[in-house]
Amino acid sequence: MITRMSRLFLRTLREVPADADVASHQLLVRAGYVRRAAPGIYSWLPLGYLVLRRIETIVREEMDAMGSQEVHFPALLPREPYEASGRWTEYGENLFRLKDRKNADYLLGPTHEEMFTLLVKDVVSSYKGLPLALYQIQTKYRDEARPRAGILRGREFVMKDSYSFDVDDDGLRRSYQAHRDAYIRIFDRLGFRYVIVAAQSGAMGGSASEEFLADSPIGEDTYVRSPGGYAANVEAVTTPVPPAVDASGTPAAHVEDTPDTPTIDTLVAVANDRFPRADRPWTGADTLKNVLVVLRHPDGRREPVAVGLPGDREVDTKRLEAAVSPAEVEAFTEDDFARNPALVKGYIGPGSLGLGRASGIRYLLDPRVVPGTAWITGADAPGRHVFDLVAGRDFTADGTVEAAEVREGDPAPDGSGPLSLARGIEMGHIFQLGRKYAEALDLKVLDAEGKLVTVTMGSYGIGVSRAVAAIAEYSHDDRGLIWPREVAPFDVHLVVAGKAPEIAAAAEDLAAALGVAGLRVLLDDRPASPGVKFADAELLGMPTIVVVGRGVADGVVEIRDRATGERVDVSLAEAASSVVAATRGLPVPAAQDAAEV
RNA sequence: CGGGAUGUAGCGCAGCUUGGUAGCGCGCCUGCUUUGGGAGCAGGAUGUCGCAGGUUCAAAUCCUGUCAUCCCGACCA
Repeated sequence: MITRMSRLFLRTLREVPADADVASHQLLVRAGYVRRAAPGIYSWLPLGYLVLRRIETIVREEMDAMGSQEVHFPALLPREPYEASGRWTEYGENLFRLKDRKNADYLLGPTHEEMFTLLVKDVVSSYKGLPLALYQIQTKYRDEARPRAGILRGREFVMKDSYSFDVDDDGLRRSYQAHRDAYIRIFDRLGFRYVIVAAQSGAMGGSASEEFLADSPIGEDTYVRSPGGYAANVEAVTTPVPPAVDASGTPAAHVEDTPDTPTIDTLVAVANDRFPRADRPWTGADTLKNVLVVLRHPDGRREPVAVGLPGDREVDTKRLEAAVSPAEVEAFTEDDFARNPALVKGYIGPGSLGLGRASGIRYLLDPRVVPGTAWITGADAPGRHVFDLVAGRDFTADGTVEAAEVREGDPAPDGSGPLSLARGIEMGHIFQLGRKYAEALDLKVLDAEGKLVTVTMGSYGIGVSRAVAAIAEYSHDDRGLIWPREVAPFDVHLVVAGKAPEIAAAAEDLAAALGVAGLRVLLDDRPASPGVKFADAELLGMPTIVVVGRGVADGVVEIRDRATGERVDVSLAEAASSVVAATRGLPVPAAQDAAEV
């Protein structure tokens, strides 16, 4: 197939669009792959749509190969199924809602668990119909509070979502593993540098869950890795619990005056000034900070909760929210303080916290606060703190919670050493949903004994349109895009450099031969100057660039590798086979008499 | 929703402080020249200056309001 640039619907931009600040966004717009239509909503132009479809093809091939079957649901959905699952309200502001002329509620699907579940309920009534895996590639809608980075995080996006249906947990584990294997093949083919990390299942509900993160500093997800191979999203990191400490040598707790110390910094300063310790100075890590938040439960109930953690750490709201899901975390307001006189702002301590104590507020501790550890913490009186307050001996809590921030160098849960932090773009997410949706929507089948059993489900997503941006993000240079061969819109970008008739003729002949050989050829037959064409070729990013120009006089054409920058002159007579070899990544011998470039 | 910034030609920007009826670069159109790294010369087209109101003889410019967009934080493929 040959596409002529003189006819291609394309305009490249020399300057960087003002609204784009990540490389993939800038390049995809400059190279004419996509255009912004509205915030977080993009139109796909011919080149961009080719890339999108090639990625879809890879996803389809691997999903089909693992035995999943493709279906296609509407994007415009009725309210009822989402009402039944509770997500009409749970999904909150991110749901695009609309009404029809009869004033009935509709939504633009953010994800399709309900529809798949109901479809299977309609069709399958026996265990003999299971296991089953279905998928779709569908446009999804989420009214993101803040779309960003162009196509990477839009309000409309293309996602492959699939779902598995099994009668029992073993079946679910097998389905999960099969999807995991398929995902590995897909991301390998897409050429991603990625890592599979343990994840929280988040708003979807469910248990076991892993994310496929493309390694990228602009990624929105932070994950950790250990020397021993443990990898997890920070939200899912579990803190290794240190052994209990022998506190027999710790003096009894004593309350001290610490005026004007409402913050950890001021407290540490005063402690070192007025109550210096012999061996080493006090630090934030010696203090126990008690942070108040409010949990908003799905039923609308507001529950105040206190989190106790070492004073040198902040609460990571994402981690806390993951830990208390499906509840959401809200700020503890002045009104909340006013309603609970037992709380002395700035000097809150374990003495008042806990279900059985003055405040009646549930008190959860960081896992590091093990029995025997001694702390400086609030004495529940203005300007006063208690020293040598020992966990287990002097106070207890209602449980533990993973809410503290994870830091570079923290000990890994697998005991293999310090954790390192990195950022990634979430490209895929697989998880074992379990029976949440099957129960909500009453998806049951008869088992071999003739008993009704609730089906257990898995849910598996890939961000297809996001993949276009993610690939662009890690595969480009300062001149433009560099597409991996598996997803490039064309195999070869053939530049006609020169106006001589024999050059044009040689280029046409070569393009025709490459087309016959089955390559997708982008032929730059525009009357522009060579400089313009070279710059565009590099911006557009086809993996192989062929230059037919002044070399024709010597019987050679030039083949360039976009990724490596390597250039080799090959003889015109063998140009077609040489280019075919180059597009397959094979070595291309230079023409014997080719002049050095 | 909190914080910051910006709205002027298809794109990128200047002009605003000190009001006088809009300009530069790229792109686009015509002609000639040019053709291996974003060409040259000549000519040309393109704007309700985000919107609404106000001040003024006069507003892109000053005032008020409003809308939108982008960036940083709380959410997610």
